[in-house]
Amino acid sequence: MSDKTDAKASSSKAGTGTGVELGFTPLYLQVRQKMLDKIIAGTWQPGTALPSEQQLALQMGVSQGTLRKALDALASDRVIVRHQGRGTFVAEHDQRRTLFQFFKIASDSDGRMPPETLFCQVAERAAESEESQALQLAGDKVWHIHRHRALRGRVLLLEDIMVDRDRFPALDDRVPLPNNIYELYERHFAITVAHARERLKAISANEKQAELLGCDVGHALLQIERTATALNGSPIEFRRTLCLTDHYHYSSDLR
Amino acid sequence: MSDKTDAKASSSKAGTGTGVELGFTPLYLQVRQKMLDKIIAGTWQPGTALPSEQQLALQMGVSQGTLRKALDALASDRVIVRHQGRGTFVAEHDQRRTLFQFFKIASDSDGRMPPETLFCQVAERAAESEESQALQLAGDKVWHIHRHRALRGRVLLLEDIMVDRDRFPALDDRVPLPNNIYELYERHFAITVAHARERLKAISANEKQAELLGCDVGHALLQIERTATALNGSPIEFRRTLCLTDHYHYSSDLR
DNA sequence: AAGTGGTCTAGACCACTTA
DNA sequence: AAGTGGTCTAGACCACTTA
Repeated sequence: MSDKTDAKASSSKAGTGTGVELGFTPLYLQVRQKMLDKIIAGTWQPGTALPSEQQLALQMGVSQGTLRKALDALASDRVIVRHQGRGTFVAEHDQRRTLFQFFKIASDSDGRMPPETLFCQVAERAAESEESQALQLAGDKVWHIHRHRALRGRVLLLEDIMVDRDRFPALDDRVPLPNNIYELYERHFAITVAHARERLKAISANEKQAELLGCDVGHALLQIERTATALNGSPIEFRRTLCLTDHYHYSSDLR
Repeated sequence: MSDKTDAKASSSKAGTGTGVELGFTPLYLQVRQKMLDKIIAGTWQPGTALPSEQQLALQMGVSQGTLRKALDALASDRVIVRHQGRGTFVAEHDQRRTLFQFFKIASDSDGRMPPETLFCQVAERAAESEESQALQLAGDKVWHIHRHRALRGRVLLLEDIMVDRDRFPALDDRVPLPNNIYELYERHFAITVAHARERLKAISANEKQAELLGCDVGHALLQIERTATALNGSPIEFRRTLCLTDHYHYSSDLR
């Protein structure tokens, strides 16, 4: 490769890459970034296999050990999935992954199950300032997706999902939206949600919410605000979910 | 070392260790377990430095690379902390770590701050069945710690903490408890909390809770139930926290 | 049998901290 | 200057999957 370099040179090379001399970027992180760029650009599509470690090491001009450290980092971020004996694959938002990684509601007695959509509406509207800030909008329009979601046939979740209209052209042509909306982002808009930050509060149901959820006005609800970000760290989605948690709970692991 | 072994032998050796032939335990995981055992046993105390990688590799009879993989695993579980140029240390529950790892409440406007204890009561009582199950109690008694905790001088958190009486002898002699209770577990009872699972719900304040928190009866509160476990995976603490989230929220990262 | 990722080694050199 | 953890290499062999 033309950009092959030895370990000693990698330090200054990393510095010139950004134009800022911020100490030192190890070779394996440079390799990680190169591979991540290919995934972001779509050169390597979700679900497809990467070249073998031997081939990648040759392509990148590094040892297998260094290449593996780069793959280790991507795997720990769940950007890729490795299977001994089979190969390394770009991660995709299949039902299982989304269910466990991004859906944290479980029954008090029966564990987790996937929710089903009973109502879905997509509309274009001007962004509110909170949304504009969370999504770092260039324009001023968002898609507003409103869904009623049920567990065991009972509506327990009210979702309001806001995304940048300009990043999701003709989203309204995709109605009815698939149950797993992150799969839609990935397949039709080439945007992969990498992680999310959620803020939880307890609030009281207003009249409309009480009617939709079949509870009393003033009933305690769990409000979950989520900002979801893409592989490159840019915010993709702002979401507010209200959940009736009488027989369900939100599960969080602290490690 | 007398138990030095080469890579080829490690597979069958791992099998005989447990008496069950469950495939294969790599050498670095065996080394990881050995070091974890020393930390659990207190041979290596929280806050102290481990021997250098070179020395450890010699002691364990493995290469530095394998030794580092074991340390990597312990570091990713936050059991140890490494500092380039200084050394490797057994993690301890200092204020900072507990604040960020186990305290997830933050102000809507000003980020996180440590809570202060305004009231604390310790009592011994019979365990309820839910507690007995969560803590896998051998006996039937628990310590019940009740605390009122404030942020910016205002009581926002009501905590009920239950621990096995037999694992915390004479806990009531430690009153007043320190602000950081996991530091107490670690220093005086040699129990390190490694991780926790939390279950969140929205509930309505009853009369007593409303009085303590200075809100109306029926006001929505965030209930957080936590089961905290030790380094060896055994449950240590069952805790129920009620939080007034009008100007605060619970923060959760999904990766 | 061939190909994949996973483990392990021995050694070199680098970045960082402390004295 | 000496000691620490961090990076990188080249090569060997192992566990697992697929054909």
